[in-house]
Amino acid sequence: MENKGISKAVINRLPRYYRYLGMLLDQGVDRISSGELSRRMNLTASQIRQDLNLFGGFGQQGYGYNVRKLYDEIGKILGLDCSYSLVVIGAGKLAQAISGYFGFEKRGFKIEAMFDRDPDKHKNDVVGGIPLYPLSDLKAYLSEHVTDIAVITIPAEAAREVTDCLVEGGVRGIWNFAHTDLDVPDSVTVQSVHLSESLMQLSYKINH
Amino acid sequence: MENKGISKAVINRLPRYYRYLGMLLDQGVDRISSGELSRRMNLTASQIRQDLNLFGGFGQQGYGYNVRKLYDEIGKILGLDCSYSLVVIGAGKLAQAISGYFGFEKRGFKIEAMFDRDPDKHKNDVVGGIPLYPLSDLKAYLSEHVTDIAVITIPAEAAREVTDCLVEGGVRGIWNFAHTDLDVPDSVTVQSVHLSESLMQLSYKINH
DNA sequence: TAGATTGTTAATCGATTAACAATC
DNA sequence: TAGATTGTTAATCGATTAACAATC
Repeated sequence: MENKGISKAVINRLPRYYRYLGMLLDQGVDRISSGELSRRMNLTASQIRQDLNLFGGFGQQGYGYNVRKLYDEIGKILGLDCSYSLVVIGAGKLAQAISGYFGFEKRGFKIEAMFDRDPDKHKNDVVGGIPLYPLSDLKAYLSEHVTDIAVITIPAEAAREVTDCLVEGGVRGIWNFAHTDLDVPDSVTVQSVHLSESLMQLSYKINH
Repeated sequence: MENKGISKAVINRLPRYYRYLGMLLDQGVDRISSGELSRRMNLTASQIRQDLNLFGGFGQQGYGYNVRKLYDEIGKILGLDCSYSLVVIGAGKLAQAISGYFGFEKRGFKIEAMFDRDPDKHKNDVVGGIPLYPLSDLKAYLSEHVTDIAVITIPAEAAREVTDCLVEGGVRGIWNFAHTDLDVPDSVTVQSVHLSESLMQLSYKINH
């Protein structure tokens, strides 16, 4: 849980380091230098050394970094050594895509329940055996089940409405796919995935 | 198509400006000052003025900015005054979520076709009347239909394999949801949405 | 040891914020 | 005109890159 003033820019790169180190492990590579990693990841070696050093000396002069050690350590920093209980708000295709993706559960993100305004409509679509409840039961559910993360996949206005209930219910983080910003106290973290903004950025880049 | 050295940081903020200005329009607000906008968006007024000035003087001293004018102009800068033809690679839940979302079509992003390795398996799932073809037909399809953007929703390895075909087929941009980076020439833009990295960032922030 | 490569400081680059004259 | 607010320059802050001594 130590947070030695790690900058936002570094945090954003950590999952990518984690992915590349995982690939190296799969390939049976057990050590790597900042130079070699920089070539693979399209970063400067300098930046990699600067980044990795924030967490203490994982490297060894003249040798490089031990892939396994670094992978495990970054996993710990990212909190992947814990497990998390999740609820998904909404039961549409996006909600199903997320809850049906096995990779999250593998990393400790366990989806325990889905909530939808009109659960009957979707009953037969729900995949993976996750129970689907009416949204009106959310408050009661959260009071009985400690929940770390809520995934919001419903439209903007409904998302803003459900946020207070989630905050009061004690969730620590909200993974927000709605096209809106959410107002939460400092104790709750919002991580937004704004798909339409991403697509607009692509369209900008295509044209310039 | 002018690109007056607008920084990456500004481009990333543009869609958010666009969203807020759209909301203001809906609320019937026809002018706004950088100060008022900064309060709503949680930015500094200084940054807003700096950003908006890159595109020429939309503001007026003592008055502020005309919401409609600014909205339209940012839309143009983002390329939302054009329309784009898209194909979606993959036909799983994520592909269906994207192709079923009407907001993209409204902004000029028209999904023309979906491709999947085994289209029979999904035939009944496909929503919105978008034709689904076998992936083996992709090359032929692209040679007959000018396609601006490909959306990749298949696993990492398959994504890397299909990329060359997309590049040769002349797509200008790839919206990539696979958990991998993609190798493309400079003429093609890749915009990645790495969902698992986003979730890891959330888990980091929850713990620190 | 000699070669390789890190850890770390200093230099550069870029982005944000502050300040205020220009002007509507 | 007086008040408000931009446009724009200068100051600050933060992030990246370069350089090299330390050391395995």
